[in-house]
Amino acid sequence: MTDSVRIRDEIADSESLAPAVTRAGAILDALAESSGEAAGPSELARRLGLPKSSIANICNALAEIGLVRRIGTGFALGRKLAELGGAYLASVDQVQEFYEECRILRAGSEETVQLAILDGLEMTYLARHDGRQPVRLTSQIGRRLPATHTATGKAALASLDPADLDRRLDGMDALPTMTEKSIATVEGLRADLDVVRERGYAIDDEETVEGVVCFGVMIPGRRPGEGPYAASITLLKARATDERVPLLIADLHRLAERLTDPLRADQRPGRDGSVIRR
Amino acid sequence: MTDSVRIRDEIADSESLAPAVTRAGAILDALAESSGEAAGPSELARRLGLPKSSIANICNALAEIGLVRRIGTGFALGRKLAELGGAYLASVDQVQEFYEECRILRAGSEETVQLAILDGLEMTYLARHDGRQPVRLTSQIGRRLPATHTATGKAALASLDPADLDRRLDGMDALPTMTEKSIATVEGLRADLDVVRERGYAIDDEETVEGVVCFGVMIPGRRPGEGPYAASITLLKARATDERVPLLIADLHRLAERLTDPLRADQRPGRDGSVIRR
DNA sequence: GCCGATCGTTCAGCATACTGAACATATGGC
DNA sequence: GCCATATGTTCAGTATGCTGAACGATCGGC
Repeated sequence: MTDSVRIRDEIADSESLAPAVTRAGAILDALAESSGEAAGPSELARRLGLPKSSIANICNALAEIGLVRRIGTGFALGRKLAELGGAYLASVDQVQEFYEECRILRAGSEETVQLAILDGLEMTYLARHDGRQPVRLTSQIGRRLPATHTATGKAALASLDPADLDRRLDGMDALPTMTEKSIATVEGLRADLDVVRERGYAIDDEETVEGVVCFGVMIPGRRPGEGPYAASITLLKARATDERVPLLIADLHRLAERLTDPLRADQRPGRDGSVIRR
Repeated sequence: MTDSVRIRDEIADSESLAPAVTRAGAILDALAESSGEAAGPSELARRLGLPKSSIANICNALAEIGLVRRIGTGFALGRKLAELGGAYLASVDQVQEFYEECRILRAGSEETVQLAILDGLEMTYLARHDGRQPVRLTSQIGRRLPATHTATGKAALASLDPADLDRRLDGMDALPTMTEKSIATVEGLRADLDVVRERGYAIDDEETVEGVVCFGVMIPGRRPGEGPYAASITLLKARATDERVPLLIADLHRLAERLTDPLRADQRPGRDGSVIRR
């Protein structure tokens, strides 16, 4: 493991036994970055460092199954992605329960509540409850944000066992910042995670967007190896008053309790991991 | 054609120049159907009629790029689908504008409003505005419903030129019904589409769900070859009073007007199709 | 506790998907 | 209006991804 040999540099074409699929993934990523704009085979080949004709073959296959659509002579993301994305979200039990539970939160139902899952050092946002606040502070579903600066991310990271956390932070020195208040160093992050563990919830005080504060709690995964989830409440800093915040924190803890696997919560920990679902 | 030689029967592996990608699409579809439940290589191979080892190779490649996730020894849809699905929705201008416009509708903002796009004879639902009605009547984003029974679908179909409509209905004899009131024949559908064109909007009167009525209007696509969109308002039949419905219809027409491409709406039709976007 | 069935994984040989160059087409500049 | 550039598409040869059978692991049943 000390042997840090550089195998390849471009996309992870490396050792896949189905390189066309790996490359298709790279193409989808590239199209997602240039959001909305169509890209032709030549441009994609240039960006990904792959042969032009291979790209064309894969894009045509992707177009046939609907994952991309043709815009004139180029390609853009296709509508089947919405279908499959919806199917994925529907398959995550927490998402369904999240929507139900959010509506019956005392104070939290008025605010913007979000559900996300940890993936590496990023959070993928899976669900959003829109409160009655007119301002749309939140990011769209499917968006990814750094776990190191978000309330959801810090709540999730704080729940990892130390070895796992070290593995994810391995090789990181400085953290890319989003605002002036963003934690910029790994040491600062570790110190904040200690506070999160003791406090029981995470705070993002204008670390992602200026003027906006978030509170986050961890929600454990239900299957082995499934990264922890987290829920957060987002509000304008002016609304985060001393009397309102405690109510929101209580709602978050209630939400986390309800979204924790009932089977796992009901039975005392210590039994074997055999859990029958559905 | 009397020669009934069976070339291939299972999935359309036929003539793709990137068969691994085509098969990956079939795998994703299969996983979407068995929603939530994980499926192993053997089961997928059986369902799709493809070699087991090929499936395993493709699944591992899909897992590496995050389109599927491993559940124990099996596979299920992965979280990158949520990311790409969100990116697709973000790339559709109508979706963004839909959310903004829905909130300022006079009567419609109270109800459930949906945006969908026509694809063959099905509608893919792209966006949903949740009104203040407590009942969640609507389908999730990304879900597909028959265009022949939904208000969105009939509004979209009615806007097609006759040749296009004939092509889509070619080979259909009886329509699969969803409720007792569903239109069951192609002739019945054609007659209803005539009414839709004259009336200016489509009605789904308990054709998809009993006790629920929908009104739909067509929204033209903005790029050549892009299937028509449609918007609908859904409500319990008891709420569809004689004084409320006209207000909702007016809101739908207003919405359609605002979601029609501004560039195309501003200039008189008749100019060439060269439209500069962004 | 043994056995039969089924599963996921491995591996070598062959068919075939990938590649690079050439073609045809569309575009912008002087 | 012409040329220079860049783009999407085609095609034959070859490297390589796909396949079927064998392996080892796991589960359920008489």
